[in-house]
Amino acid sequence: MTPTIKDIAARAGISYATVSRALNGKYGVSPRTRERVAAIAREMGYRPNAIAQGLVNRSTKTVGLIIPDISNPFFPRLVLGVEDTMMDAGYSVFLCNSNWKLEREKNALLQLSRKQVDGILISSIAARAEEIETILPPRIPLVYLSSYPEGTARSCVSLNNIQGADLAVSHLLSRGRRRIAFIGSTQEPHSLADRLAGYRGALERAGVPLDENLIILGEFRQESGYLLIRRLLNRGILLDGVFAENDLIAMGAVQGILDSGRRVPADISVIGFDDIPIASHREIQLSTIHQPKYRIGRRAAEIMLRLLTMHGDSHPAEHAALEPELIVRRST
Amino acid sequence: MTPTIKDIAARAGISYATVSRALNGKYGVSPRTRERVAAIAREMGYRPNAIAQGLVNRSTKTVGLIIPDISNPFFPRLVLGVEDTMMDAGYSVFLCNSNWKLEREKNALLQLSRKQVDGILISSIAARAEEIETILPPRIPLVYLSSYPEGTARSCVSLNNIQGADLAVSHLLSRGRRRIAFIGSTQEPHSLADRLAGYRGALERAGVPLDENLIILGEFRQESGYLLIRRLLNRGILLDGVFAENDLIAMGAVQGILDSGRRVPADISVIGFDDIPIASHREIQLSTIHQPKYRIGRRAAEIMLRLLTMHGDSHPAEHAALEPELIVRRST
DNA sequence: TAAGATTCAGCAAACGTTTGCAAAGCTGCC
DNA sequence: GGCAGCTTTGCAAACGTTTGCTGAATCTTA
Repeated sequence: MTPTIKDIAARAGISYATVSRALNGKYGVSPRTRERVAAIAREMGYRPNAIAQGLVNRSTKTVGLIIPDISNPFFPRLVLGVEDTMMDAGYSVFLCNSNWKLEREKNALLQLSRKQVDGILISSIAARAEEIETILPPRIPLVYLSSYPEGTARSCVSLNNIQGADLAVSHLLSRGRRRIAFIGSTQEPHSLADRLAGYRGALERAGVPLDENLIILGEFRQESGYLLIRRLLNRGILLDGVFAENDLIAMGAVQGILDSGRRVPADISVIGFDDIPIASHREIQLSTIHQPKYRIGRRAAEIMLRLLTMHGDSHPAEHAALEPELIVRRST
Repeated sequence: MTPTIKDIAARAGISYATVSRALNGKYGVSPRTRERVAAIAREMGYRPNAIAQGLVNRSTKTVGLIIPDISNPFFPRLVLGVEDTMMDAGYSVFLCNSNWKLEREKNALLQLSRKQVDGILISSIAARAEEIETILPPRIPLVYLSSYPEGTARSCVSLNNIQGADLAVSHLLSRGRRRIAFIGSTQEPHSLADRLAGYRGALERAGVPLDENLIILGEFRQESGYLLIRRLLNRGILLDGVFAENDLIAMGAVQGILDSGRRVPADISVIGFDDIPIASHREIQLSTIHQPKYRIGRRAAEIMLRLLTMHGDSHPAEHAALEPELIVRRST
């Protein structure tokens, strides 16, 4: 068995209460015993049992992080931003993938709350806040990052999606494009709504009529973008620009356009969203809206840490909306 | 406060021992009370406290997973394979990034053992087994995946790296290449050694003399591949093939070659290793050695589960070496 | 040297569970 | 009616910590 505090106490011939105090630098232990305890602990290879500590301290020094899919290139940097920040503050991170399923998201929430995590960061696909917030006791800090449901009073860190979409569409318009398709996904209802709003807004402002036929929805995958654009083109629908809800879809769309014998950007300009690593690759060069993924993660973690330290006191929700940035590359 | 087992007991007017037994489906509770308890628990929104359970059961139903860097495209699928499998078996996963630093890897090991995880899966960058296995109490199940240190007696799941490298180099040889550079990284000593061994072996078997000038080492990043190949070419060293230790390096090398005015594959063929998602992209089309990343993760998790269930009994180490697969694309 | 102040250490309860053991209640049989 | 045998329940210890309270020992000061 791994040595416990009691083993140390026995060896030192003192009570285990004193050992605990000595190890934790608490007041009321003579330097002599303190030193002796430290030496014995080191010698025995003592490791505090975080589970026992968690039970009595009612804090596990752990937070949960729920994202849809770690193999989607958008998320790894986000996760890293969270992990680095939390780790520096002495916290560990439980990672959970919901696989874009609300059911799994809820389940992860449940598991995490049973595991007594001190807080939860979530990139939620839920449409309404109640869907997920009713699962959690209200005292547990919750921070949304990158994607959040409608009607929440909790803290959020996200990109200004409306503005980002506006930026993207305005860019296409400035390139003389007038028939701009929107290819999105139903997987994240809230970010879809915002990006669609930005799309509509930019068109309206420019006085370009909206054609509902140009709005099509699928999934956040490259294949989805490919299929949807081909279907659109096959139906003989005219277009000269594409705004995709994310880069994966955009890349698929580019392939679909090329395969249909048209040129990018000469015939059809394409712009994505997220600026995932591949987008900047020499052979891809996709225009897009940059999301500072690592910074979003870091920022969310910082808010979480603040919530965690002022435990109990009122939780003034913080809503950080980071600025999107237009990245112009070859595809427009 | 969230309700505990005692609250339920008080409400039901019975002892909390009975509540525990009722909730866990243990023998010795009448159907009537069992039902009553379940109803009250549901009504009060009771959630078992996993920390308290962990303390008494001496099992947290949690495993740790340590990888170098989740933002490296090789790892996400691996992580997913582990997580899906463990989750199906009722376990949670602690993810830790070591950032390619042995120090952080050791620290993660320490944290995880303090957190009383039931087992640890690790893609280790350590060169020698002692470096990491001395940190852990021997009873805790440990499974290496994808990369493991020299001299371990624990279970491993990995690709047969020697064979994979041999496959890659033999492929280049079959394309008539004779001056084949090896571009690797010192970040994972063991996989480097194996892939280098495969490289040497294939050359030797073909009777092609080995030129040590053609072996260069950097990091697992695209920029590294770019810089190294350019330096090589600038030094006027002749080559007609490149075997890169991974796809990122290979992609950088391709860029470097193109930028130096040479053609790929006409002048220089390039092959990578891993088959990360981008490699198959239409505009990239990198030849490579495929690693079944999800399957490696799944397999490692399965071994872990076996180790976990036969707790205490002897741990016969299982060494699974998956078969590499040559993927020929445009770059060769 | 006596009294008070201060330092150091120990006892025991608590955190929320599980579980071995014992007691109580019930059934049925002679 | 008594008793064996079974079912159902409760008591209390245990898991490894932290910490409030109390008491003993030492130190200070007049």
